[in-house]
Amino acid sequence: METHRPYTNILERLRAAGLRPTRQRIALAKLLFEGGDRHVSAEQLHSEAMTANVRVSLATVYNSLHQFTDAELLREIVVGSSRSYFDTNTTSHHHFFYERSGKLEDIPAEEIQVGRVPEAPNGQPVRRVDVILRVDG
Amino acid sequence: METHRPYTNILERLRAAGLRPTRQRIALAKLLFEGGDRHVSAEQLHSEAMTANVRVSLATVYNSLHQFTDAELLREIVVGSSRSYFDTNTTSHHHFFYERSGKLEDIPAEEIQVGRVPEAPNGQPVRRVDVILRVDG
DNA sequence: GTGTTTGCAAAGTGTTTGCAATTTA
DNA sequence: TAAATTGCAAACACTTTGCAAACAC
Repeated sequence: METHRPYTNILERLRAAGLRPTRQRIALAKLLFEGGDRHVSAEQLHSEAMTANVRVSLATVYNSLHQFTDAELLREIVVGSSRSYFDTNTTSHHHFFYERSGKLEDIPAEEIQVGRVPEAPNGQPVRRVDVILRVDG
Repeated sequence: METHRPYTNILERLRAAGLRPTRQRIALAKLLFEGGDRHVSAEQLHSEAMTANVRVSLATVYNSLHQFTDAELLREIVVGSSRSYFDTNTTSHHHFFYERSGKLEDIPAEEIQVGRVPEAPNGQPVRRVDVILRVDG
């Protein structure tokens, strides 16, 4: 039944992350988390907010995306040097990247078998294994 | 014995790529290809050139890196949104990325088992499989 | 009230571009 | 000498920052 309490969830998610549920953060979180798994850039999210008549500055969008990422509500994905994407799916999974269109697409972790990964030479743990399948179109 | 003809090799590599062996391209190619496997950014290569007393503009460094990449003498690696790296190892392999220092390190392809990868939904071939192991330090 | 958050505009960073001057073949 | 290449400085796209005003608790 949790699916029927999205608003409360968002407030709680923000508070649990130590972020005050301000008008801007609530609106951005709704746009991000009530639309299934998404890959958004800052500019994209900003214009979605504008379209939804949510007054929020681009600076605040950047701030919020980073705060959400620090709180592990989002994951930052880097595929090209021009733009950062933020992925609302924070579980382990991989990506197709379509170079021409710049679009990203999730690949469930089970669909790519990755064997044991080597240890970092300095002994530090591997924080994340990113697999990107690059496709032209 | 090919190891003893590095200069000739560079001229030939450039010509084979359809690139006129200009003073700048020869110097940059030497810096890139005579030092084993390397990961360099444009700024890095530019300052190496300055140190080596090679007069070359940053714009030309960028141009050359892209031309070399198009000619498959280099491979571009994107790990963070701030900077692009160019890898002199163009064979299939993977990378450690040390987030703090921004350093990259090669991982031979054999050290990570990647099973069959899924087909792109639009049927296009997967051009490249990038595996990045992210480590803090 | 007090500390946090926002918005603006300015500054920053890495990269690309336009074009005249230079170099290569 | 014709075409390719270079260097410069300006333009660019995206992102971050400083700080006063607005807001949350």
